[in-house]
Amino acid sequence: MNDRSANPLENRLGQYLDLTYSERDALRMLERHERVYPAGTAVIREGEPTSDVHLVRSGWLHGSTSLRDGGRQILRFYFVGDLTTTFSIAWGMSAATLTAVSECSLYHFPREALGRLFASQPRLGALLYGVAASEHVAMADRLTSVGRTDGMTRIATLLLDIRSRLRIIDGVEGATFELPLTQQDLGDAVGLTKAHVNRTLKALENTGLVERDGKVIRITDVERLGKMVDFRDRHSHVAIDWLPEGGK
Amino acid sequence: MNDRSANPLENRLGQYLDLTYSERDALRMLERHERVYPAGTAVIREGEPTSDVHLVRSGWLHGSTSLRDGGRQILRFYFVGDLTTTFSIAWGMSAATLTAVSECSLYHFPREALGRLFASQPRLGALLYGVAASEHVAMADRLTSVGRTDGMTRIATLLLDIRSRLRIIDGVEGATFELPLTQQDLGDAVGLTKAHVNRTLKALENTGLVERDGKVIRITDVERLGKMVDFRDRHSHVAIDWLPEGGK
DNA sequence: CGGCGGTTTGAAGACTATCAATCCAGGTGG
DNA sequence: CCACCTGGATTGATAGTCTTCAAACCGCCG
Repeated sequence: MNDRSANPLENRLGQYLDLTYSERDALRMLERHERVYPAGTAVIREGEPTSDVHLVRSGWLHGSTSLRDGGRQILRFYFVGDLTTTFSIAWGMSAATLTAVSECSLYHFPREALGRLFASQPRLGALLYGVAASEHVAMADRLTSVGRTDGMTRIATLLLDIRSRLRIIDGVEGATFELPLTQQDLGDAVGLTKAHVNRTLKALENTGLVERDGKVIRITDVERLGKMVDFRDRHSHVAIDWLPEGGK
Repeated sequence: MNDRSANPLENRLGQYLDLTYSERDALRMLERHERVYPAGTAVIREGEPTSDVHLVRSGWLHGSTSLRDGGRQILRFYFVGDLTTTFSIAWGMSAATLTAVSECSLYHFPREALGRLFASQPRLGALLYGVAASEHVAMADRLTSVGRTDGMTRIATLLLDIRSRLRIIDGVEGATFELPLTQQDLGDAVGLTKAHVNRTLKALENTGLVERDGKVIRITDVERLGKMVDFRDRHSHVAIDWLPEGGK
């Protein structure tokens, strides 16, 4: 159990502050029941009853909703250390479909366990609240991107965002990463047709700022691309100065 | 202080569960410093340093970000009992501009006070987490609306959403309400031009499902309009079965 | 009675969607 | 080892929706 990857939440939260022993113990209570999902599998479907929360141990997923007309909107992506609380904690059912993008390993636990965490480790509860807020803002950014910018900006922003999260989590230092998404998926994430996603990717390549080789993406000049689309990284920092004291 | 409107957060959270005395006391600690903002005023601007959280006592506000090209995206609306934590708690500055739509009265308190609330009243911390999740899902709905539906659906969905929230908060039973937003504002909320918003509103009127008279909106047939645009109300319910016990 | 912010309306153009082929790479079965 | 299949990527032509730019219109206020 010293395997770093066995305690994704501990590792994640440990990036923000120094966890006490009892906090670490409490977090490990959530990391007991594991299950593996092959790439492409649906972990939960929209509307399905659940009282479980999932925690990503490894792999990539996305949450989506589908529309009556057959369309789909990908709402967000999940990476190592992410909790899927958002779409399941406030109702008796899931508000979104959770799909494994790559092969995933997930821990799952009943929401009551989260309630107990809030009670026994208030500082962690508050921290989770803060982390959720930063994710909320990240979604607000995407809303802005989809609502007020053109296709190229949307795609570029999405690529930068994904790269930024992978960098934090996998420690990918460069700007080359594998993108196991179809162009349809990309379109469903940023509100474009797969056909137009294709053209847009081409246009991006023509700027010289992005290169593609199959599923591998390379952002030639992250800074310049970031400036071009006014990208803001929301994941690198979470304020902790307001948290109460941690339990010993 | 028996004025119902003096304790908006207590009233809001009290809708979800029976608060204990100590919980009520704790919430009132947040409702001490009040300030009034005339309609149209900016409470905080994007990027401005803050360590304060605001709580709406009365009135309507919206949070927005502006783009380099002069555009603006309205991210969400705030009503009585709403906290503005999302855009300010995770950073030392505000991630959005907060603007009073109508005249507003806001309580404000340092985020540390929220930290203390998590510590002293874990059940409330957990509940706030749940409420934030429901708001997150509401934003996800808007993302879906903006990303995958046409103008008329977007506007109709926004009107239904606003009406639904006013109904819960002001107890507006009917489907007639005042909308103190310009068409530009509506457009900035759903990703359309003011010109197109105007045409879209006309089209909505032509369906007979919506009527307008100046700033007053009347949804003739809420159910039918809701079905037409596949609207889901996210605000009426929040699960509380997972919360820990409340402090006595 | 001008001034002003906001609403309406029109015409032209841009960006995207649609629809439909064609192309391609990886996986399958013979 | 190769023909065949299949999902995804590409590309082209055409149609829409929405934007842009402008001007006219309106209600309200000093």
